[in-house]
Amino acid sequence: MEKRAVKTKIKNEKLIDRRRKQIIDGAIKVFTAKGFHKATVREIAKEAGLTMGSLYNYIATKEDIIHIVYDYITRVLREEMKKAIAGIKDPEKRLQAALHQNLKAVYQNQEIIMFMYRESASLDKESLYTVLARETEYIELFEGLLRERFKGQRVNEERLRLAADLLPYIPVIMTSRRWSLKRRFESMDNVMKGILDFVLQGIEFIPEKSNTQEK
Amino acid sequence: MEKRAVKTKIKNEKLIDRRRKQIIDGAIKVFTAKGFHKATVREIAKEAGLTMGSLYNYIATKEDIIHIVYDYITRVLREEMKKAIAGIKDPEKRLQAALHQNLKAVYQNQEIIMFMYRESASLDKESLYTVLARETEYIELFEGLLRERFKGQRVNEERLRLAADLLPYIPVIMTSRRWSLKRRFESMDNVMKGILDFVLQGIEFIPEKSNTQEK
Amino acid sequence: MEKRAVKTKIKNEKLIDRRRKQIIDGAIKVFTAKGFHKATVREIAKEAGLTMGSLYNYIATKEDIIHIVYDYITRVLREEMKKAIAGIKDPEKRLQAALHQNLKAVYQNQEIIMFMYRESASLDKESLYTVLARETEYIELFEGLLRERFKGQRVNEERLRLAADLLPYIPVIMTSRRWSLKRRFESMDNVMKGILDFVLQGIEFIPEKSNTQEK
Amino acid sequence: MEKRAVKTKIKNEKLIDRRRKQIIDGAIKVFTAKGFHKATVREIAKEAGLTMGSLYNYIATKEDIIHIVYDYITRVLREEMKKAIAGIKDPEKRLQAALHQNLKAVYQNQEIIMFMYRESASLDKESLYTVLARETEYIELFEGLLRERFKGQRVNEERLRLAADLLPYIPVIMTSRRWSLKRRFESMDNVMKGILDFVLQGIEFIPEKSNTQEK
DNA sequence: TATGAATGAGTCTTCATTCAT
DNA sequence: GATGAATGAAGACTCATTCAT
Repeated sequence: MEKRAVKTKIKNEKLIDRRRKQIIDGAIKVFTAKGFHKATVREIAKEAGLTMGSLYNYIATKEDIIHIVYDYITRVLREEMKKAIAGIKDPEKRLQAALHQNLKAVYQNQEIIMFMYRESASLDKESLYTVLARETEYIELFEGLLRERFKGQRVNEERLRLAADLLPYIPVIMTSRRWSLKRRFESMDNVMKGILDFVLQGIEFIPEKSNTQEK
Repeated sequence: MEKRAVKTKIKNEKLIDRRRKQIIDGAIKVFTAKGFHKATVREIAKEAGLTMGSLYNYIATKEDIIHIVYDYITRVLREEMKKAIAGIKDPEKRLQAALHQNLKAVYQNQEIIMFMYRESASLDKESLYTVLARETEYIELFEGLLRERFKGQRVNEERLRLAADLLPYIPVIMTSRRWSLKRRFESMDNVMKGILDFVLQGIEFIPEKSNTQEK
Repeated sequence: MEKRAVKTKIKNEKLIDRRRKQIIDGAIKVFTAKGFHKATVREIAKEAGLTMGSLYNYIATKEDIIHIVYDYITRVLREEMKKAIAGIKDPEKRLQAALHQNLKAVYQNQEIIMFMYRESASLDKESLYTVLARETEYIELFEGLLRERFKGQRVNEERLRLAADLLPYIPVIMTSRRWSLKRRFESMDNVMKGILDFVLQGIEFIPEKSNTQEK
Repeated sequence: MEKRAVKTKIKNEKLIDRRRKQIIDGAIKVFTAKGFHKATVREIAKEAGLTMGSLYNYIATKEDIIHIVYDYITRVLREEMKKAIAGIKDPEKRLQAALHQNLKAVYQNQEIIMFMYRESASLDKESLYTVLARETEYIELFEGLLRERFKGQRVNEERLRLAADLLPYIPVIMTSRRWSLKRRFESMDNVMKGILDFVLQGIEFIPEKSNTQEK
């Protein structure tokens, strides 16, 4: 919860926001290309359109940069998700919209999301804490959506929760397998549709079967 | 295809094998704890019970070490998978055995597997090529198992292939969500059983539905 | 001799004086706490209640700050000394008053005086010259006091001068040994009295002994 | 007491000793010329006849260098003092020998001793602790010598201890006033003799005067 | 073959000083 | 006169790799 503060030597808030955006953009470019460790602060500064010294007026350590990036991306993803399901009432459609938004977000931000998975080990404890909290929030959103979706049916509670944990991450697999998938599918849209279908089929293991057995 | 050769200054093959095993064990220890970049060659040498100079008689660069580790792990996983499904004839049981073996392998080697996912970017091109080839082989194994499982039914070819791509990776999610899952489930065995059920339910989207709709 | 001038961009003399006092106060705070090199101009500015830019309207370099501080402290010490012996006629009492004032000044300004001893190497040549000149003046004051004190007796000239050189500095030892002394003495006042006695005894080596031996 | 250990990456003890001596010599040269903060590690390495990297095989931080230097000098001074008074039985001669050795040591190591006084603030806590302990030991040596010297007489205990604290430091004043003293004295030997006389006169304040008053 | 000391290029970080507003 | 953001040169420290013994 405790939002890890990045110390800055600058007072002008507007300027901080502007520079921070530059830093985020530059950092994403360099980080996705080379990863956190191989990226040099110099390169990030350059890509951000700042000098070394200037960059360090807005951060204290290299770790701050990765923190800022994580903070930004997770916030954006969360906001887009909120927008995507806003106003949808039907539980089934609501879940589908969320799954679709998740797929889309993962697909459109492949590189940065892969980067985030890879480099979470490079986060300091506090940052990791913040990120994990946001992840949990995300999972809980899906848990809620699933619960509404199966409202009225008897559900296996453990399975519902497991599904909530799995759902948001399955699209990430698409990212690491994209080269293979691209060759086999007509379009990435089809891949996404396929994943959606797979997932929707999968969650059917949640309701307790009354007298008929699955399998 | 060309298996990236690690150049060594040593002739005695037996010695090479022994030393390489030492290197692998030491490297896994250090790599899983700190990641590739933060691990120093010095530390790996020490953990391997070798001196700096001696280690460099068996490798040429730090990258060689990660290559050797990847090579070793992927080979071991493949062999264990082969053993796990050997002799099973019934296609359904064969698929389940493979899924179960995959879950078990991921669970038992969590740290090293997480490391492999994270650090694949640290592999040089040739190594990456080798690893990807082995991954493809793994996927194709699952593709074959699925094909046998649905033999006789009309299958949606694209979906079958997609499922083959997804199945081996879904257990990895368990690894990154283990802290959350541990709290919610009685035991990790239950988690694994849950994932298996989810997956088995999911692949039911593969057969083309003739006239009846699911839901 | 040439009093090293600190260049300023400001015309208003009254303002210069006010700002300079702020700078001195801020600098002493920071310098005594961290020494010259570890003190940053930023920090001094802040402690002085000025902005970076404003501070640099009154100094040209960081060295200027230390110069201003030295100049201020030595001037204050000199003035207090003058006041302390003003009006005292009896040579013996006059010397004692000076020694006492010196002890008191050293004790009350321990930190800044220690700082001045430590960091004299950080002064630029001109500043050092000024400081040394003022020190010489101080020494000569003691030389004069001693000469009056022993007026009428045959004195060993070299010893008299040596004593003049030693006397003002002996109290400084108290400063570097204060932790030890505190433990052993009832009060710092007693320490000071002890030092005074020691010194008064010591200077008895100045008069040439005619035929009688001491001890 | 706890002797602060300087971590080294080197195993060969003889080599460590040799290199450490090089480092000490190089560091003293650079430190005395520029002080701790203005001295660069690169320069010290060069003066020590080592490369940057090599130097850092024998130390972990720049602070280690100053620690090593302090450790070395204080040890040498202590050993020379021991030698200087070894075998002397007569308490008065013993004290004089100690005072003389102290004067000589301070004079011959002026620069490094001035450096040590100035830069003790640059020592980390542990090092400072070690140094202070050694200083205390030195003081206690003088306390012992004084006690023997006045054996049989009724002494003012506080004064004796104060004298022990002052004696070893008075010669240091000579160092900071050497330019002035040089001009006034025939030779530095004379200065030293003068200081000795002053001190010997001064300590006569230690014995309690029975019925005769001093002064 | 084994050893481990030496090397130096490369990195993060700091901070005195400047200057446009 | 005041402000504070920008600058970049400089410094401490790391570590993969080499090589003489």
